[in-house]
Amino acid sequence: MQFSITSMSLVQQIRQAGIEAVKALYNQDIQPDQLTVNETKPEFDGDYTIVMFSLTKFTRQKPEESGKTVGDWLTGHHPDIFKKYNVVKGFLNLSISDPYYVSFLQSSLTKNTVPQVNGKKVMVEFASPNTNKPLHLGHLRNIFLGAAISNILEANGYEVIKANLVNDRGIHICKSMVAWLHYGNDVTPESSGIKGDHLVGDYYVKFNDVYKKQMEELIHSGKSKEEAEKEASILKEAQEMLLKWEQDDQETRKLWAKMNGWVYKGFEETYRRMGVSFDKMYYESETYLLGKEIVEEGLKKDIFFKKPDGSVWIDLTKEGLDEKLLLRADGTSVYMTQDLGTAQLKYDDYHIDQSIYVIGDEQNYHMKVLKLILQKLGKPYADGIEHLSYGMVELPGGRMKSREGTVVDADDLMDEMIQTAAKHTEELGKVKDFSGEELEKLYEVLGMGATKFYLLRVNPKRKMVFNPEESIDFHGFTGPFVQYTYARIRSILRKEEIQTNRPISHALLPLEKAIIIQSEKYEQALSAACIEMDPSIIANYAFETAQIFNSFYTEYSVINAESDEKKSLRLQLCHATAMAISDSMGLLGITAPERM
RNA sequence: GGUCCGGUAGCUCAGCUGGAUAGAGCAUCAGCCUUCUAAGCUGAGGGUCAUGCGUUCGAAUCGCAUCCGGAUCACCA
Repeated sequence: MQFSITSMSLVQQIRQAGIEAVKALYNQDIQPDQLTVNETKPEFDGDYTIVMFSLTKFTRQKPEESGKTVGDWLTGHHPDIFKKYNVVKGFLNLSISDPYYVSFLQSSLTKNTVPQVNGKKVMVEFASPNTNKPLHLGHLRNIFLGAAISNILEANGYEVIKANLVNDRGIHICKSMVAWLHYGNDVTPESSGIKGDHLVGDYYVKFNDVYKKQMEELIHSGKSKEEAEKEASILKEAQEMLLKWEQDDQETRKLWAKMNGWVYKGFEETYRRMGVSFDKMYYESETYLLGKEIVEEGLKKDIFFKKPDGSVWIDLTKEGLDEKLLLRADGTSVYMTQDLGTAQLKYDDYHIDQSIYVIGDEQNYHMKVLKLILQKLGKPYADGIEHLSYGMVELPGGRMKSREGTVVDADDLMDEMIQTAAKHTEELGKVKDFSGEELEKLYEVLGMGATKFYLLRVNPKRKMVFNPEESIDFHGFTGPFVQYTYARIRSILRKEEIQTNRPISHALLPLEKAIIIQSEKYEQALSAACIEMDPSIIANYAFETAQIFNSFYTEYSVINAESDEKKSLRLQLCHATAMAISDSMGLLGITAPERM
């Protein structure tokens, strides 16, 4: 059987050949997952290793013997792929032929990189901010994750709809509104020069200050803490305002629309700087009443039940969960009611095959229940619901606490990272010929690259520590390191023309081979990142690619290579690496600069 | 208490569909810029993979138990 170079990864091809060998030699049919193929450890001779231990039941030979037998067969029947082999204990170490590597490299350079569409439509919901305060570090992780996974899905052939469900109503925004009415003196973003989301956030803080003071006074006058919490007049005002809002009081609605408008303008500016955009905005003020029909439906189907007080529940004790409230006794919605409705709305709007929610892991239980309920209702979209759950971002001192003022503001952080990028760039002085505009652009690319990489390099489900000192380090496992590698390559490629198909007959050096193997692993990383919903796989891949290239770069010269042939080969290696880096960084929403 | 997630080098993290002597980055120490960008490279030290038992030719990886940390189990969102 001839292998098509573009359709299978090297490992897959080796595995396939191994299966063939077992069939031919032992007349046994084995499945791909029964054959372990690893990269050979550097201390042994070879490139890839087939582990023979698990095959003893098929070969009825000692691993060492069957290793030899299979090794002979492979080198005999596929001399184009397998150059030689050796067997150590039960490990069959295979050396891949250099021409085979070179053909891999050259075909990858001319390959068309447009993803093959798979016809599936997926919605990714992320960001989902409240409108009472500006975005913070936690939102950054959420948004970068959402944007990255959207890119990854697209690169895997999905049609992606990026959605943002804005929590624009509720008691929290009323708090900002009340405080602004009392203490704002009609201040606006324009009159104060303060970004809209920050201005509204300031009044949310003001509300809490006043609330706290009023509570203290009440406690001082003899009330209990619980009483004080409920009776503080400013809280009552906020509650009244929420009520008025729900009764569609025009004045309240006007103020609400005005202040939310400020916030949206501020958010848009932040999104723009992050380089993210959304295809669809949902607003809770428009969706919070949805879901009641679904509750009716569930009652009719006897999947939900009504308690004597009129409240509606679902019993999930058989599934090992609890009873879950779906509608209050007074007929008003709870969070879950809305989410049921929104899930339906998303499906009605786009007929999506999958719906991914980028939400923190504190809502794991909620998301599990949401999916389960929709499954029980037999909704066609239920199985497609996926929770991309991520852990909290903590500071070295522990969790961010607004009361202690340790919340890291998104805008501030991005500013700092960009300033740091500027500082480093100036110190190094490599781009002194850049115009002011070009410099601004570069600082932004580097600062944002550092920030995104720092937040995306960790497996999402893990909670992570944001160390401010570490994050502004641009060395090592960082975005700028990878970006720098790209700039180095581009510097070479600007100087030399590249021929993509020049025949290469000389033996590959280990580092040359390593580059080909690494660039060949891109597809694997891309698909793993999609399946696992984990952009950190891509970040790690990009870093390893850069690492390998830098070792090669210091060891060998490209432009002054030993021969024209080597020069040609190395230019191709540069090109392949540049593509792997810019593609993988692109998936993370990071630009790789031409120079830095 | 139930459920879920995590515990790998001083710190931050990879590795987890079982494979050879467990890897990076930071930090520490020692080297490398008259040659393609030193935001780089090379090397050294640093580990009871939380603990115990089990499955296996083989366990950081799988199973059970225990300990530690976190989240969640609201007529909150």
